[in-house]
Amino acid sequence: MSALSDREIVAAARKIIAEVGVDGLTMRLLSTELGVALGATYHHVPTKHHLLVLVGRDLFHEVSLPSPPVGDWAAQVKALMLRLADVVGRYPGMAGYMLAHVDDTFPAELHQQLVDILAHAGFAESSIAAVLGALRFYVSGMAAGGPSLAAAESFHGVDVRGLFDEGLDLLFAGARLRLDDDLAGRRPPAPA
Amino acid sequence: MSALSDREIVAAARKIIAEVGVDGLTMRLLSTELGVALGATYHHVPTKHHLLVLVGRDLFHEVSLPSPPVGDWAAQVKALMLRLADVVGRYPGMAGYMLAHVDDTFPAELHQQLVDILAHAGFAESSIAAVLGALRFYVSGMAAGGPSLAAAESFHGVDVRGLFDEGLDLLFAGARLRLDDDLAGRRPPAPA
DNA sequence: ACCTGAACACCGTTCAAGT
DNA sequence: ACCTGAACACCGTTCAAGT
Repeated sequence: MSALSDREIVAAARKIIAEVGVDGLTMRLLSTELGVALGATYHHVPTKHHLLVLVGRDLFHEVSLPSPPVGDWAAQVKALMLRLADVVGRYPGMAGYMLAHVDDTFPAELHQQLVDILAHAGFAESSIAAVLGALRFYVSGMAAGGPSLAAAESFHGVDVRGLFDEGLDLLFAGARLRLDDDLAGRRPPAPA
Repeated sequence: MSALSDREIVAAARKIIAEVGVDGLTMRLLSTELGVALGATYHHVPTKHHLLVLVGRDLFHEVSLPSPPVGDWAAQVKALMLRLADVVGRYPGMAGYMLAHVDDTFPAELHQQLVDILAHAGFAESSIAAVLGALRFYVSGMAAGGPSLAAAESFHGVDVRGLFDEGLDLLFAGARLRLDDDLAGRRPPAPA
């Protein structure tokens, strides 16, 4: 009927990635899923990389959907991180790809959302960068472990979800100390 | 002359990965580097995955080399993490691979080394698991970003190394609080 | 045992040719 | 403009055949 749309393509790609991971996603497999020839897919998506960037953006956008803020800054940020790990973790191999191309995929909305929460709590500008940077590494590492880590409940005998949660609290505890410093006296912006 | 050894193969693989990354490493390219036919390489290494596991083990082993402990537990662990990120970061794509196969690559020595440091500092057993888990996610996320993150000094306008360092301190600050709890009263092992 | 060289079943990407 | 189908230059892996 109608011509192939980007939304259809991204949806089909997500379905395939959820099942067989980024490596299992094949331009041929995607075309079959869409019911078109290989060339047709390439007519809409110039390259597999571009396709994955579209998927990454789609996932991020799903996370940054508006939701009523509940709790203090830590609770709000934590909820966002858990949702992010949850959503992205469902697509094996995507986290690593998204991390390697944050600048292409990370939406300004979500970033601003996080910055606003921390700024409103009283974090200094440099602290916001530190906290968000740490969270990026942490969440990426969690989700980047591939299916074995993100999807599985238990890994190597330990509860991954609980471990992720506990580590997040560790990070927030450290951030809280830094916030106290910010709220009290100024800290020099790191000696040169 | 002598037959191909595993050490030669791993060394050649590391050289190639350092230059073109895990994805750029090809069994054919490796064979050329070794000066043998493709089949010869496969005679010693059954699969590319096995080869990468060997490389991963090699990198971890390089990190866990004995060094005199300097400073408190935080300083010691931090030094290990920085060295780990440093070494692994030099091989684009390896961090993600190693994280996805920790059980295959992570040497018992290094793990024990870390456990000993934390236990000696007074951390409870459950806290040790939490701290090491958090560190694993964090360091992996840092190194998993591929060449764009681990290799580059600056990324997206920010100093990656500084960001990594600051986040590590955040994590240690949180861990220190938990250590204080451990040293004082007991904490219930997480409500069910 | 160790190695060669060719093959097989895939990839991503391109492109003439159709409508 | 949108799509088809075949091709190109690769992969990882296998395997008969040589020494």
